[in-house]
Amino acid sequence: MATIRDVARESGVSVTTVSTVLNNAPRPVNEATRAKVLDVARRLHYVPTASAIRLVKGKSHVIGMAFPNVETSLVTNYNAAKVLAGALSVAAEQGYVVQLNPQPWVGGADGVSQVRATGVDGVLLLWPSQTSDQTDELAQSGIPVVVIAASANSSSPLTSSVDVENILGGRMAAHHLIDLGHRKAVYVAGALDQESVNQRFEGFCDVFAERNLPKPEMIGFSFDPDVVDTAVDSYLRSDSDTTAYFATNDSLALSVIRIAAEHGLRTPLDISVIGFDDAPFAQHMSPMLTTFVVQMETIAETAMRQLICLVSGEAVNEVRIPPQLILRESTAPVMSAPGR
Amino acid sequence: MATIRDVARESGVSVTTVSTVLNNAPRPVNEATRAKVLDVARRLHYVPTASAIRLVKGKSHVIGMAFPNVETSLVTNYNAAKVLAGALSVAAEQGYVVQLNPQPWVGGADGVSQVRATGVDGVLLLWPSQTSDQTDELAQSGIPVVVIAASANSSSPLTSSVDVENILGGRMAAHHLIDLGHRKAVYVAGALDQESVNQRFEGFCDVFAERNLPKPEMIGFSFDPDVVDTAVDSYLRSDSDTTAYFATNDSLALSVIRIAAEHGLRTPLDISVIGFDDAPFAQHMSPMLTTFVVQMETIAETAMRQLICLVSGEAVNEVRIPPQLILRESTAPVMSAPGR
DNA sequence: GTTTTGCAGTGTATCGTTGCATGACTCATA
DNA sequence: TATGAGTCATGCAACGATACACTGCAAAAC
Repeated sequence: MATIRDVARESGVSVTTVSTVLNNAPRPVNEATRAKVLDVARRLHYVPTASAIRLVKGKSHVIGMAFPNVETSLVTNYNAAKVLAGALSVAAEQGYVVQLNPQPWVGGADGVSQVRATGVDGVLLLWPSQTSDQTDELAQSGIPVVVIAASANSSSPLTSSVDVENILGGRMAAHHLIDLGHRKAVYVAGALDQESVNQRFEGFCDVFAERNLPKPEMIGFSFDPDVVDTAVDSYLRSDSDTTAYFATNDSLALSVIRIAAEHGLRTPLDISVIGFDDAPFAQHMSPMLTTFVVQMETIAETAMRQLICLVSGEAVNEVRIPPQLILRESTAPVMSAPGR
Repeated sequence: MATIRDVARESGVSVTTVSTVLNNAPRPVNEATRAKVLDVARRLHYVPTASAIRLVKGKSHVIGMAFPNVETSLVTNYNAAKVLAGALSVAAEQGYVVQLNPQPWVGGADGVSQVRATGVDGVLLLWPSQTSDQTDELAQSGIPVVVIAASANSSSPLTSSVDVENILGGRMAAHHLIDLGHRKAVYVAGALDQESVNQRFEGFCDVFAERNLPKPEMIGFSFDPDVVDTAVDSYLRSDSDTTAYFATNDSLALSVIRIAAEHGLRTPLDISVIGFDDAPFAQHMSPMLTTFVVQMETIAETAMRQLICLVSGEAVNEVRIPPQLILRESTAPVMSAPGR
């Protein structure tokens, strides 16, 4: 492989001049010299060494994306591919390349060193379940981090986050159900270490409080279908007048509809159910699920744009994207006399 | 950021000694010196600069994956995520990192320079539709390439490929249909620039020839559903005794079943249809589709393993992975008297 | 006549690793 | 008691591309 020194020697000039010519740097170069250098570079098939440029520039133009369980999440989580697609399109447009960090760099300062060792300019952190202080540590070592679908929990100017406006989502669900005449509602939660789960409940409860209605109960506390099935089942055994259910995601909503059916409760005749995420199956099931659409591509695009700003030294503000309520068949006006 | 020189100065030794200690290099170092260096490195939070290491080692431990239309293929092509997952798991295990090249580096020598400029150690090329000579050019400039789901078409020892054993797939489809009593078959082809399309037809025809049966006709020639629908429709208008259809992929098979139904032909009572790929919808449609399962994760894992061998200077041999025929409902014994 | 400006180009520092060189020792042999 | 061989511990310099600081030199401005 030819180096810039080979080109310089062959052209009879210094490496600086060769660099100036090949990068069209704003410095005067004699036209004859310029032509000679370009000719030699072409003849020698000179291509600059990527790592040498990155070394002197101090920038790699590589963004690391840290998935939780990369290998599995890409095939099982329908949002992962969307996030990747959104991030990639912006990265390509801005001249950045995306690198997938195979291991979720768990565990404190060691993980930070690992990320630093990969030489990325910035990190896109996807829905970290554990609200750790890794974000802060990375930012302190000069690597910007933008968190997707969670908050950054950091005061560093090198961090940001883009998330769904979860509290608003909870409020919208509550308004929709109350407007349909429902008065007693239950929130089917996933694992509580994901803050979105708590935020949606917060917004949901706020509206019930504002309307002077009883505070909704929270059940589930897991993303494991079996655990949720059991929780819903045991709740239905002791309760008889709840007519509205709001679930953290569509899978949990599906559990509610199925278990309720086993108890003789028809959706949406006897109960109304709202999900979240608009999973692929949501519009193919029966009844079709009323749920929230989350523009994951948009979120990812915004996050990547923010990250590139941070890498370039610009400041950014956190962004919250409102979800859209999709009215389908699983919610309906409450019946005056419950059919049981 | 602390550099190795800062550590050396603070420890009162040379950079060589620091490097020796931090890398546990096989050179004698005084125990007191070693302890001192380690202590200083920790105190200064020293992390080596990735690009500097890559520069001197001449290796980046980064593998580039070149998707055709990355942004869209990840969400639309159910195989893309599987390939990514398989490749990632092997890369992680072998200490490599995967980088997504956003642009399909189209167009000759310029594209080769672009890839070289990203500093990857090797390239995983995914089902390139255009059989170009980029593979060869990359290999000539010292960058190994492994092609997934196509052949490398290169004599360079730095290239390889991992693909489905397409000819065998075609043969298996033919054997299955002939064993069910079918005698006249049609091959519904996708775009012919993908060699898999031709290879499956080749194997399919071979068996018909071996059994002294008429050579199957080929129709379609496109992956565009509209074009294929039209082609199938016009074929059915002129033909009355074909009972077996073998399609390049499941979407095309779906077209056949749907258009045939419009002509009053029931699957599998009147005709039998075989697809390829085992798309997600294949087992949810009615009739459930008889098709071929392709172990994409396995193919990707094998390809990544080969690529890492090539990067390490070892030679490899091309691999062909046999597809598995999944018998479902869309194929059945031919009826003695066609029902029309 | 002196200072400023513009042009064309060179020298050096930068990162971490590694082959080669160097210096201080010890021990055995002449 | 010199000399040589061997061992241990450590240092020097080059690798590639760029940015910055610098050097001459000529022409223009004062």
